[in-house]
Amino acid sequence: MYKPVDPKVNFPQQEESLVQFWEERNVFKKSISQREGAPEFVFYDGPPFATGLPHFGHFVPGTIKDIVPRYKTMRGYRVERRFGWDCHGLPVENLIEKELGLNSKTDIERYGVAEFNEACHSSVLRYVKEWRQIVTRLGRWVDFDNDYKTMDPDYMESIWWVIKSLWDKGLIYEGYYILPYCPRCSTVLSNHELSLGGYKDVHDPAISVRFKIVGVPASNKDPALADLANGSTYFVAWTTTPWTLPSNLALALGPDIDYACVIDGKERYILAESRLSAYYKHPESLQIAWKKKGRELASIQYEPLFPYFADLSAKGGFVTVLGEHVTTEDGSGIVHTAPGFGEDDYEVLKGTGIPTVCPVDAECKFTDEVPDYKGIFVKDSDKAIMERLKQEGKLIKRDQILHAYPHCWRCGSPLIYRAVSSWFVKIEPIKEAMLRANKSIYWLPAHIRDGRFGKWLENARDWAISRNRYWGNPLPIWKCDTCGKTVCVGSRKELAELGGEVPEDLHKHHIDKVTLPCSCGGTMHRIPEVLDCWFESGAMPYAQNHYPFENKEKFDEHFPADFICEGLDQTRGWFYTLTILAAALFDKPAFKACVVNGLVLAEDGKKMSKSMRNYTDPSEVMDKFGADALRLFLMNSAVTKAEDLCYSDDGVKEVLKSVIIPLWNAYSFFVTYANIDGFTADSFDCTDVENPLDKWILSVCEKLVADVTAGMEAYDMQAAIGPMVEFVDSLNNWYIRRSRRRFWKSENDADKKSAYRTLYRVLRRLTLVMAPVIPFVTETIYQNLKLENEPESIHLANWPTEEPQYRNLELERDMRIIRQAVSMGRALRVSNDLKIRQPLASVQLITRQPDEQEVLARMEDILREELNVKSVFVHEKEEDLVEYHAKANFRVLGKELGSEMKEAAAKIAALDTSAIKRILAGEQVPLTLASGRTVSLDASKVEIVREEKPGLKVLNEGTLTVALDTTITPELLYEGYVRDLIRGIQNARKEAGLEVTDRIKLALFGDDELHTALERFSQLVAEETLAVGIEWTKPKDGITVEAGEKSWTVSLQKA
RNA sequence: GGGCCAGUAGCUCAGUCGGUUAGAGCACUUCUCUGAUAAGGAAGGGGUCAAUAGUUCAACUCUAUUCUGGCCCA
Repeated sequence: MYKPVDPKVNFPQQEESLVQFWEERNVFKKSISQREGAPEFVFYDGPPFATGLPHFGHFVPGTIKDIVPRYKTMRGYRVERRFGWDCHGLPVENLIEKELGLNSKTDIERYGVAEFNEACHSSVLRYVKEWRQIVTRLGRWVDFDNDYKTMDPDYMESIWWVIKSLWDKGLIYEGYYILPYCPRCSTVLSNHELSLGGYKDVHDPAISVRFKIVGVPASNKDPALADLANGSTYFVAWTTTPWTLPSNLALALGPDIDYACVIDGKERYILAESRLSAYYKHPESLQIAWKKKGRELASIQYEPLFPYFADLSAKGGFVTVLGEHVTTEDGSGIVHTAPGFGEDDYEVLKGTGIPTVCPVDAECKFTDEVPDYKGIFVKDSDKAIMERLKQEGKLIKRDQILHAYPHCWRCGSPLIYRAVSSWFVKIEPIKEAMLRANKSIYWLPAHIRDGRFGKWLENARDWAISRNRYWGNPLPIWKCDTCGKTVCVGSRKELAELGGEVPEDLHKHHIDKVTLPCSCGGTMHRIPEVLDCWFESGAMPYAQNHYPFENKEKFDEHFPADFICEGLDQTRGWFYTLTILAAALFDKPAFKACVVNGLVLAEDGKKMSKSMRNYTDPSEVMDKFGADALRLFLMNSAVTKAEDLCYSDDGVKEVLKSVIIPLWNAYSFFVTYANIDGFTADSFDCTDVENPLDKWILSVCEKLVADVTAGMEAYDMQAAIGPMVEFVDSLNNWYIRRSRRRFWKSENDADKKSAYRTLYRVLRRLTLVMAPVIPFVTETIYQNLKLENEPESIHLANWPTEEPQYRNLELERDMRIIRQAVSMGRALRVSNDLKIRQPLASVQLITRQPDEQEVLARMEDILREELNVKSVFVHEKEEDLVEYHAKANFRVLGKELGSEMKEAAAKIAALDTSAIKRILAGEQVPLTLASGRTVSLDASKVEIVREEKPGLKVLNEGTLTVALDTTITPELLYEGYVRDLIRGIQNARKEAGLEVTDRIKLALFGDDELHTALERFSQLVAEETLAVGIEWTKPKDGITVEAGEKSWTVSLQKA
């Protein structure tokens, strides 16, 4: 006896109690411990911030990260799943700043770094409880107890090891980053902050300055350039920031830009040919000494404008360089280059040996390096500098420009782009390893590999890993105040060995107190920067296990990951940082397979936004429809393959209605009738069943198992779920509907038992393959249906493998034919206005295909019942019923005929019936084209299309034609009346709330014809309605049942 | 500004190697069926396949350009 099933189940409630059930029985832990010693399936979880609540964006990867490990567990792997928390970084700092009312780095320092960091520390895990609750409610099994946190000292120490390893490989260097900087707030602004403040149109000076040429490289043998250093030849360069001119170290030319040397009185000026008109009124009448491409003018030395850095010419400064960023839209086509104040400037000089100078202080006032302007705010020095250049005869043009310039979002000051000291990881030496690693990764969708991710890798630039912030893992690099020597520390032990006292907490406010003695006798202080938090998540494979200080073997077994899954936004985030570090440290990928999911948008196609309230809170969705429904909805969409998904409640309702409820109904049907009949399953074996319907669903069920397995193996949720949806439909709307009578009133006990055993097996296998996707409802079903010796949870069970002995491909195809014939028969009935309840004498099924004929004949009883006809005739005489038309098979003939295709198609369409019949009979029919070419047509080159002859009550589709005998004899008419009556009685039974097994007594009345009908078919009425007595009297309180034009009066009572 | 993805019915999406009436589900209309079902069945309406140009005998499909949306980067 199975536990009775409530067909009106409350799924969300049921799910809540299952969460508890799993908790109480430790099922999750058992699912791992029972695989002790089994092969590992390695999964890495990308750490989120716990500073906000989980939202739909977390649900999609979260669900995939649950499904795949559940599946792999069922397949026999041991799958550890540790949750991780991202604890450091700007998101946290920003939040705390807001809460403490701090507005800038100056504010934080005034408030106290120690206090600030402690505030971050205490609130970074604020929503951990809520996360755990919501993730668990979603049905995701993940270990929150044994989680990792990027701020744990052990985690932080592993990061030190990673940095030290990169350091030892020579991959870490100190350089500069040119960043927008607010002189008033004395702070760097992030990209995000840049967009907050917005650009304002402002007027700035735009000046052109001449630079005297003093030398041509010896390697340049161009005779035209021989006299360039004659003291009267100049480059003309352009800038909108005169204050950067004292820091000028180079001039950039575009390699493919044409430059002209203009003879202007005693002097000669070099500038872009296309810019001449900006400098001369009549460029056409100019005297041009020569024209050269930029690339021919590289490495030419010029005289520094100012004396401040003149000695840097020894280091290669004050020369022309080539840069792709140079354009001829503005200015002279030659760009003044000050690497300390422009990103392009910096990039173009990188690696040339020319140093970066940035002679300004925290408030962007000139330092003593520029004594003439010392203490003056850079922008305020523009006028004085221009005046001086003018007096020295170096300023040749002075304009104003109106352009969009960024401003600080806090104070509105115009921002200064300036060099900020920064630490980098070199990418070039490891790029090959990264590309190689990427090639071996299985991406879903596949285009990510060579598309978004691959392209990003190819164009990767050095990774800036330091941040001038506070709440992060401090870079373990110490620098000597005296000699400038640096040392990178790879562990706590190493720090102690170097003479430092190791604090318990490794955060900035503690570790910065640690100083080390330098070999020069000086003192080493830690550099002030903390790490980019992306570095920490990218180092998670090592740091989560405190590698290499502990768990060495464990790490070897758990690297790289077999599988990870995150959103599309992580291509430049986690996927990237994982890949860099794994390639640099081990020359391996960090993960073998990566499922990339898309973004969940609101129903209106916009971003989900709390302030706009354009979406339903996920917890509410689970309370209303259940986690299974939400999971299935999300997983059965392309959001699992990096495409966007518009979330809608209706979509969730839809999967509930089309999949979960039908599944539940199939289960409830089984339990209801099994209990009535006292059936209890004791095995899954159905090899001996004979009923074709049973054999069919058993076969389709194995196909389901095979298809879902293939989908799961490819990590393709949609591919795995599609077959489930289809199977649930076939099970309900064909197998169970067709078998209903076998369950509830079969005289043949063996057949009935076969139906029960079949349905049992199929339900069990279906729920097994659905268990990873919808873990709740499948568990409920399992709990009721499981055999005695089976595990206590479906999630501890093994994954089914396809059992080929049940597959029967012919039968699967046959059933398709039958279903098509039924569908056509029903359409015919409707078009002839013959209700399905009216029995008809016969249906004719006409096809020339021998296999179709055989199938239709063999399954004739299905057709008889479905179409409510007395007999079924199958034959092949279709000429009387259909007309033949011929259509060219374009795919086949097109390849053969090419441009003659059109003509052939027309001629084929015009073929007469006799020719078509010859093709049907298997003959070759020649067709001659205008070119004289002849093709011989056969069934492969021509498609024969059948069409019903007009006026006949037949229907054709493909090779099958169906005709109904529409004559209704009195006998059939009577039976029709009775069928109407039976339906009326059944409805009445239902309305009276009778159990399906209750017996009834009937009182019936109607006209004489109905009386006759009843007399003929009273047996049928009694059987169908479980009536133990039928009386022909006019009942007092009877209901009326329509039967065509007539009506029955019916009254029933429980016997 | 650059890279990637997407644009097909009112909505959500399929559409194979380019091959001739462009499909499914939901929704809608009409009819029907029903003692497991919140269902099932039949018919119907609904399309400039984002746009333009090109390649081809043939383009939703391939190429180029443009437009729109999204993500990331600058």
